Amino acid sequence: MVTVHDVARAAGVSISTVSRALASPERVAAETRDRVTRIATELGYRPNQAASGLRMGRTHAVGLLVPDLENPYFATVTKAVQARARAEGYEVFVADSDEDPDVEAELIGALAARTDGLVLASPRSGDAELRAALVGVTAVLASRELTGGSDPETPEVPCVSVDDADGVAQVLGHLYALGHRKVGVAAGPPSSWSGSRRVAGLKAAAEQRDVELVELGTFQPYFAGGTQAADYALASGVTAVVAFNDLMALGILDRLRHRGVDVPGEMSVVGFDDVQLATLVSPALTTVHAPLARLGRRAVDLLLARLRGGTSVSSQLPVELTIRGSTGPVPAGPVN
Amino acid sequence: MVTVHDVARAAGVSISTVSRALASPERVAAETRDRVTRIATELGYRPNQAASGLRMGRTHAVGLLVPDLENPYFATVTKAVQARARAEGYEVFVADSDEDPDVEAELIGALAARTDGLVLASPRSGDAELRAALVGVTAVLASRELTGGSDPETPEVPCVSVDDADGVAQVLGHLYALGHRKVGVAAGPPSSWSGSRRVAGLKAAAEQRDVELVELGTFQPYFAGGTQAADYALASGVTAVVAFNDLMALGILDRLRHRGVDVPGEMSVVGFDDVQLATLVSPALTTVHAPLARLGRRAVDLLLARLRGGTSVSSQLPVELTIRGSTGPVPAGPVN
DNA sequence: GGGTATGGTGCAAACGTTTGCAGCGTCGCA
DNA sequence: TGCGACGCTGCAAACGTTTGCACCATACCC
Repeated sequence: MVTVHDVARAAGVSISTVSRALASPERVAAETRDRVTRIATELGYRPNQAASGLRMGRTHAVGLLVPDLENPYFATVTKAVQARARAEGYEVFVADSDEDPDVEAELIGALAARTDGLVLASPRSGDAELRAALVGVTAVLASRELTGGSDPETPEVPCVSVDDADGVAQVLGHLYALGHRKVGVAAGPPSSWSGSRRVAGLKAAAEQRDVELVELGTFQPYFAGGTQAADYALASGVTAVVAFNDLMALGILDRLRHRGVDVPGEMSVVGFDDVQLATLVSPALTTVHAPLARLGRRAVDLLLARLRGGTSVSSQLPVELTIRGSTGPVPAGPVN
Repeated sequence: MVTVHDVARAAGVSISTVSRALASPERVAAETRDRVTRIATELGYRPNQAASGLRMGRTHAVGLLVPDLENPYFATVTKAVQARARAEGYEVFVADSDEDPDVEAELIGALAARTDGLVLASPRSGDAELRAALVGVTAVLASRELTGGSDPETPEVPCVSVDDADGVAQVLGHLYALGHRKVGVAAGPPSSWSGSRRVAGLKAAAEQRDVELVELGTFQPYFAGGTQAADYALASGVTAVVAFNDLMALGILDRLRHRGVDVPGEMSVVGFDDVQLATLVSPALTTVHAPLARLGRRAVDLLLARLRGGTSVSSQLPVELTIRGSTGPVPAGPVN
């Protein structure tokens, strides 16, 4: 462990000079500064930041918590968060909760101790647990809302999300226009806030259009979850299936192909998010395009505004249905 | 900023008791401990760890540095690293360098200050820069070697990699058996250590088999890089092309499809890594299966062994060519 | 040459935390 | 009832770092 004392001794100056040479270089003579910084790097000195009691917004790092880094949705959001944060002079440290609420709470604490603020992408914890974990933490939420609790000390947490209700309404309208009257929905984990929103939005839209909505069940938000959901869809007699996200939709497509079901001839499939992968499979996936990069950037902007003492207001981003090859007219024959 | 003093005051005990109640619970009375921990969580207290000078291996966190989180290769490695580390009681914090050596050096410093040790996956920095950035840092390398520098104080960095040479040798043997005699190679970024190894291995294998190897150039290790490489491959008159990694190979496949080139009828394509995505496209990608999960686990094991004061030896993992639909016999007609 | 401003540096206090040491009270045993 | 042991707690020192304050030397102005 190399300390300021070691560097000071090697450079022949006091520890104050070392500290200043590294923290506020303009307050120290150029020659001294160069010598100190050179020796510091040679010795591999790393300031033990947080050692001082102040530590106010000076780590210049933010944390990002996601449920699953292997999901391209979060990978894209991560990239956007990082790009924006980096441009503003902040490093980003990412933690992956493996979709586990308990791990999530732990990671919030561990990240908060090492950074100035947190972006929580689609946290899976319940409202109460999340509120408890966020006491004393500067954070913003992405794809999740958290209304202020009863405790007046609990801070309101700003959030940025996409317009899930509008997205699924567009999906249902599209399917209706194609003639589909019996539509399946493969829901994601019950802990997903946007998942619940999407199912609720679908129900409302289906009722309005007089479309029968079949809830196929809740599945893991992965490719494998879609594989599982596909068989439920076939058994239920629906002519179209809406998946919680693109990954599940791709799993459904894959399973249908293996079972010899033509898409979109016999079954239409719709996803949500529009990850890049959705364009690479064939048929390409019809899906709701969510502006993931904007989402990540906006989350960072909200967080930095809070860190700088400003106020930040929650916002909701618009989405747009992107029609590709996986949806088509309802099969001509009688619905089996 | 809630401190031990606040908690102590609220709990009616001394700061020592608070510290002990949280750090070594067995040394404090059960009733006191419960009261302290309850008040601490209520107040949202986070220990300012690193404030004490000791800080020896007690953060129980490791850092993981990757060039690109959006690359499924690194996503998979990340998951494996995390699973193993979590099982051993360590949290993992991930940083993404965006393939930029300068950012890499910065992140190494920032991560090292917050964790007990680092796993560096495929670092892009040059040997000298990497060595400089690692002074005083406990780290292990994945898919990269770094031999001890001249400076005796510089630590040897243990590393775990896959057998690139054997992998590409298997690839070339496979293509040779299919009749290919003019094979293109789409190399990755020059800064990639394993990339250089793979190209070198291909050259050696091609020379041995009397196969003409055409270097198409170096490309970004992304999907887009492959898109670009595909046109070079078509222009060069090769009958098969070996990509630096699966992502590039998928880009090649996509571009060839758009240009109406049949795979594998007119052109064979081979990748490297065997990411999950390789099985989802059609034709499915022939690729070298690298044991990514083992790689991640092994890296963590090496790191933890070092952290616990043991010694750890570098190792190399075996690979296996996985033949799928993207390779086939050389076209019957004369090579154009 | 005297006086003053200025810029560079060191001293020492303070931060939040951990930990060795000692004091205190209680309990068990004879 | 007396004595020893032990569990629990507080005091205070120490960690590495930052920062207010003061000192000193040099440069500049008249």
